[in-house]
Amino acid sequence: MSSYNPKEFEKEWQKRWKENHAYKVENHSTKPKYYVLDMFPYPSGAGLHVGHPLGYIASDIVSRYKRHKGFNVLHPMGFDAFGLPAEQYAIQTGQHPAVTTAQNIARYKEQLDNIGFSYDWSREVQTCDPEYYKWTQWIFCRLFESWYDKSADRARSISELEEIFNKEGNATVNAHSDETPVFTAEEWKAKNHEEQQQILLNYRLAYLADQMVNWCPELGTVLANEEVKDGVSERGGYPVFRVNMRQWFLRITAYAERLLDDLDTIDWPEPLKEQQRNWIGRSEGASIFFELAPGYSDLTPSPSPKERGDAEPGWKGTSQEDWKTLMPFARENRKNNTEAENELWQLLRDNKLGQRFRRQHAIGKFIVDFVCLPAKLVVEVDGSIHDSEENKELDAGRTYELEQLGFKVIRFTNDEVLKNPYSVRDQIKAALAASPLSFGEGSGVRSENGISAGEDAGLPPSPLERGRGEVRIEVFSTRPDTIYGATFMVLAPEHELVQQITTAEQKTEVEKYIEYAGKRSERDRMSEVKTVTGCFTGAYALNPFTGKQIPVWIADYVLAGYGTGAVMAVPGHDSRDYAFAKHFGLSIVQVVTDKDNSVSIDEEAYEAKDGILINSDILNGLAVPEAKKRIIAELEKLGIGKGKTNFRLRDAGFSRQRYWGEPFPVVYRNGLPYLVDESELPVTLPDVQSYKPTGDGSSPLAAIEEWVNTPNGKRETNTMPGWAGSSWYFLRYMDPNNANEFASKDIVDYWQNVDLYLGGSEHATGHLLYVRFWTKFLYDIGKIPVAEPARKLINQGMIQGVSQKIYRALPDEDGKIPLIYSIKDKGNYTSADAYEIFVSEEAAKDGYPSKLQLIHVPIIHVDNGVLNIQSLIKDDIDLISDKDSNVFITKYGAWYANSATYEMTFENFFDYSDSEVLHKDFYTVPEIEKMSKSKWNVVNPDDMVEKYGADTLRLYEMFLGPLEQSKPWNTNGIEGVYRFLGKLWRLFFNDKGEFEVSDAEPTKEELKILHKTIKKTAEDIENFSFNTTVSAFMICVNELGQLKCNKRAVLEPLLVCLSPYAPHIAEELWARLGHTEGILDVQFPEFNNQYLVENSFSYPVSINGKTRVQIEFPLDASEDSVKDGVLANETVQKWLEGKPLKKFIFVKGRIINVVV
RNA sequence: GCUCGGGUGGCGGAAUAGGUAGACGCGCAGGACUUAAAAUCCUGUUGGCAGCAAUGUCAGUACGGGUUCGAUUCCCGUCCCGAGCACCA
Repeated sequence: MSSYNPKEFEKEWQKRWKENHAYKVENHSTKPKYYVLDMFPYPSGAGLHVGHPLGYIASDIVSRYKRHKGFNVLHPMGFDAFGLPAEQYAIQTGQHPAVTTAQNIARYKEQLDNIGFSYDWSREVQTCDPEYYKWTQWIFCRLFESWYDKSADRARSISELEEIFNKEGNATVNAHSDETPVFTAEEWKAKNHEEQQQILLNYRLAYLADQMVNWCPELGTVLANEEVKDGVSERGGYPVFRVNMRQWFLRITAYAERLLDDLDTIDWPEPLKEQQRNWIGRSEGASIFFELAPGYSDLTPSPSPKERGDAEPGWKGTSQEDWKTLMPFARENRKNNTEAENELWQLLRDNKLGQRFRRQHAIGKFIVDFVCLPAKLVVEVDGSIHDSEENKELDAGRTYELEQLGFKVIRFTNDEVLKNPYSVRDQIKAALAASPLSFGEGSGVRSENGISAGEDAGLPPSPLERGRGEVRIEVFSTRPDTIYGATFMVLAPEHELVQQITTAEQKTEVEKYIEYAGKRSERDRMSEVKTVTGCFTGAYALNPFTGKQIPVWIADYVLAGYGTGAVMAVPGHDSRDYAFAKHFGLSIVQVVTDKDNSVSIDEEAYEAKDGILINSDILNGLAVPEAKKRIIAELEKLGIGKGKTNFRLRDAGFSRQRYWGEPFPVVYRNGLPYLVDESELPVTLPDVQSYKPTGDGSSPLAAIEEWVNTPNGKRETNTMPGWAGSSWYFLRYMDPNNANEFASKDIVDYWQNVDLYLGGSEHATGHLLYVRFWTKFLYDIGKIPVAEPARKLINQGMIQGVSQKIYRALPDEDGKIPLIYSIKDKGNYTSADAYEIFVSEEAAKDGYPSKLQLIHVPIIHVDNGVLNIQSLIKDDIDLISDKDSNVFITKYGAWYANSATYEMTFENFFDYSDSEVLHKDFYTVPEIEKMSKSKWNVVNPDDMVEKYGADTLRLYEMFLGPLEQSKPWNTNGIEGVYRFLGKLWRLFFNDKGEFEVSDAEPTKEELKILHKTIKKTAEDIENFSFNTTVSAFMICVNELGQLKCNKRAVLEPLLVCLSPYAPHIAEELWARLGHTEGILDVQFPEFNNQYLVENSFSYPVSINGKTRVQIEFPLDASEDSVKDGVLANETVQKWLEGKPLKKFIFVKGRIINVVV
C-alpha cells in the first residue's frame, strides 16, 4: 500500500466525482465566470487516440486552476454528431446512423472519463439530437427572415424591409443583396404575393440560388470549397465537378468586412487570423468599364455555344459528357414538376398533338421543359422567377443558344398554363404546324395555318442584336492608378463576352484556345510548370484615358471566378501581365517609377506600391496612393467606373444531398420556399429504407413521399451541412435543456462568450469562420450580448503517429505479378493467386514492371531477415487468409506463401550473396503523419491509462513540449513522469511504508522551494506553458525529497498546485491528509515573495564577456564595494594579468563583467 | 513564387525588456542496496585538447557578417525544415 499504484484509487475517485456531481456548474453565481471550451469531437468509429486528449487535458488544467482561483468555470463537452462518416457507414451496413453514432459517443465518453476530465456532463450537447437541432433550424429561420442593411451595418428583419418597400420601394434600400431591379412602392404593391416573395429571396440572408457548386457524384453531394482539394473531395478523394444546382446559401459575404475587422479584437493565433484574412480576401481598387473600339465592326457573330469541341452542331448537340452531367438533374426535374408543367404534360403526352413530346430533355447544355424533336420545337413553362431582369436575360441567352441549334422556342408562364391550358395547347399546335418536320419520328402531320410561334413569343433580342456600342467590358483593378499603362485587356476564356466580340478571323483560334484552356486547368494543377498561353480575340477596346485602341485577349491566367473575369493588363507593373506581354510581343509602358526615377522595366515589372506616377497625364508626379484616389474620382466623374472593394469570400453553400443532417424547416409551394410554422420545429428526420445517395442530386429523403408531402407544400429534401450545428453549440452549453429558447437571455448575458477556446488549426477557414458569422448574426438580432464567440483561442498541435508504408504490386490484366531479379529465375512464382509482392520505395523508383499501390502497414518486425507476417497482416488489410505465414523481402519484392502448409524460408528463394540488400528501409517508408485507423499508427489512450494511470498520461502529454507544437507520439519519456508521481507519493510515507506527515514548522529552505513552485505554476498556467510547469513540479519534488520533507504545511499547498494536472493523486493524498471535503474547490495557495528574497547573491563574474568565477555579495552591497571585492579576487587577478581595467559592469542581482 | 512559423546535446525540450546556454525528462555509462532480479537511490553525460585526478583550456545555440562590456535573444545576408496561400488582377 505504500507504493504508488494509481489503479487503486483513480477509478474510485472518478466514480465519486460522478456520484457527487463534483463538476456540475451553476448558471448563477457571485463568482466571476470563466468559460473554457474544447472543439467538440466528431465521434468516429475508431475511438479516441492519444492525440485527441492533448487539448482536452490543457483545457481541463485551466478549468481546474481557474476553479481553485475562485471562478465559476463552465467546461462542457459534447459531440458534433451529424456527418458523412456515419452515413457512409450506414450505406455500407444498413445500420441507422443514429445507432452507430450513439455507440461511438458512448465509447468516446468512456474514454474521456478514463482520463478524469472535469466536464459537466449534464450540459452535454449532440448536434443530431432533435432537441438540439430544433434550434439549429430555428436559427436558419431567423436567417431566412433577415436581410443585411449596409447603412446600419447589421442584419434586420425582413418584415422591416417589406415596410420600406411598401413605403418607398427599394431605391433607398442599401442592402447586401442579389441584383434587383429598382421598383417604387406602387410597383411593389402591384406585384402579386409570389412575385414579392421572389424579390424578397434576393435579400434574405438564407436564400435559394442556382449556382455552380462542387458536385461529387461518388458521395452524392455538394461540397464546400474547403472540402475540395485539387479537384477531388477531401474525404475519399473522389472526383468533383462544377455543376449548376439550386441550393440554399447563407449570405456570409454580408459579414465579410466585419469578420475581417473584428479579427483585431480577438486574441487568436496570428497564423490563424492570417488564414481568415486570406480567405476573406479583401482588396481595394476600382471597377472600370472599357468600351469596345468602334473599329471592330467587321466581326461576324460566332454563335456556336461553347461545346468544348466534342459535339456536333444541331440538336444532337448534347455531348455525352454534358448528358452524363445533365441527366440526373433531368430525372430529378421530372419528379419535381411544377403544377403548370404537369398540367401541360397531360395535354402533350402520348402523341396527343400528333407528335411525340419529351419532357425535361437535355438539349445542348440545357434541360428544356418540353421538346418535340422531329419538329425541333421547344416549349418552356416558367414560374414568376423568370420575371426578373436578370433571368429574362438568362432566358434570352438560352433561347438564343437553342435557336443556334436549330430549335424554335416558345415560352409560357405558369399562370398562362394554369388559367388557359387549352389556349396554350393551341398555340403549341400552331407552332408545330409551322415547323418544318425533320424526317423519321412522328406521323408528319402538318397543320393548316402557319403561324410562327417563335416570332410570336415576343423574345427580347439576343445580345448580338443590340447596338454594338453598348458592349462594355468591366474589370476590377487594385491599381487603377496604372491605367495609363494598360496596353491590352485579358478576359477569362469562360467570359460571357468572348463569343460575342471574337472576330471571324480569330474565331477558330479562339475556340481552339477555349478548348485547350478547359482541358489544361486539370493538367496544370498536376504540374507546377507555368506556361504563358493566350489568344487574341480580334477585338479592340478603348483605353478611356490614353484614348488608344488596345487589343483584347483571352488567357487562362485570368480567372472567371474572381472579380469580373476580365482585367486591364498593365504589363509594366504586374508580373503576370509582363510575362504575357513579353511572350506575345505586346507593348509595355512604364507609368510608375521610384523617387530617383531609377526604375527599369526591361527585365521585370515594377510592382512596388510606393512609387511616383509618370507618363500618366493628369496623374504625373503623384504618389501611388494619391494617384489612386485621383483616378477613382475621375472615373466616377466620367461615369465609367467607381471605387470598389472586392472580396474573395463567397456565400456559403448550405445544402447537402444527404440523409444524416438537419432537415430544413422549409416547404415549397409553387416553387417558392416558405418556413414551416415555428410550432412544427423541430422538423425531424424520418426513417428511410436506404441511405444511399440517389446519384441524381437529391437526398435519400426525397424518396419518402409521406414525409415530403405536407398539407402546406413539399418539404425541402436536402439537409444542412456538417458545420450548421457546430456554428452555435458554444451557446447551447450555457443553457442546454431550455425547451423554449436556444438559450435564455439572462444566462447568455452571464456567460457572454468563451474565454478560452482550444482546438486544431485545421478549422481556420471552416468552422471558425462560420461560428463567427453566426455569432455576429445572433448579436445583430439582439439574442446575444457579444459579437465574437471566443476571446482567446489556442491551436493545440497535432500528435502524430509514425506510420509505415510499403509498395504493393498489383496484378496485371492476366492476373500475374512480375517477379524480377533472381526470384524470376527460380521459376513459376508469378501467379497472383499464390503470392503477393511488396516492393521497396527504391524499386518503385526504378520502375518496377507492374502497377504499384502505396499502402499503410502496421509496424513491421524483421528477425534474421524473416518478416513476421503476424505483425504485417491484419484482417482489415485483407492481404492473406493465413496469418502464420512468413513474408520475404528483397530489394525488389517481399512475398509469402498463401498456403499455410507451404513453408518457405528465405534461403529457398534467395541467394544469400545478395542478402545485404535486405534492409528495412528498402521496403518500408516510415513517415510521421496524422494518427488514423487506416494508417495503423494509432495509440489508444486507454492503453496508457491502463499501464501508467490517468495522471501519468495527463502529465506526460503536457510534458511532451509546447502545446501549440505538433510532435510525433513516442512513449520514451512516460516512465520519467510515472517515476515523478512515485516520488511525490513517497514524500507522504515513512520508511516502513506507513502514511506519515509531520506538523512541524517548515524551514526557510522548504518554504522557498514551495513558493518557487507556486509562483511558477500560476505563471505558467496563465501563459499556457504547461510543459515547464511539469518540470517545476519535478524539481520541487526532487528538492523536497532531498530534504526528506514530509511537512503538512509544505505538502498541502503543493497538492493544490498539482491538482489541476494530476487530480486523482492530489485528491487521494488530500483525503489521506484527513480532509473530508475534496480538493477541487480549495483556494489556490497564495504566492509570498518574502520566502524567495535572498540577502546575498552569487554573482557570475565574467572577464571580457567570459564567465570565470562566482563571487557572493550581499544584495544591498554598493557598486564600489563589489568592485573592490571583485578586483581583490584571486581568479580575477589571474585573468587581469596586471592589465589596466577598462570598464566595470555591475548589474545588481544579475552579473558582473570586467573589461580589460 | 508570396506570407507566417522554426533550426539549441544521442532524443523530447528549457532559457529571449540582451546578462552563468543546455533546466526538467528520456537514453546511455558507472555505482549503492540485494543471494539475485525488480523497485529505489547516488554520480557522470555538448564537443575537442591536456591531465592518473581534482581540474584546466579552447570551441560551441543552422551558416556568414554587424551592433554591444556582453548576442541563442537585436539588425543585415545565405541555407535548410514545417505550415498556409497560390495565377485574387
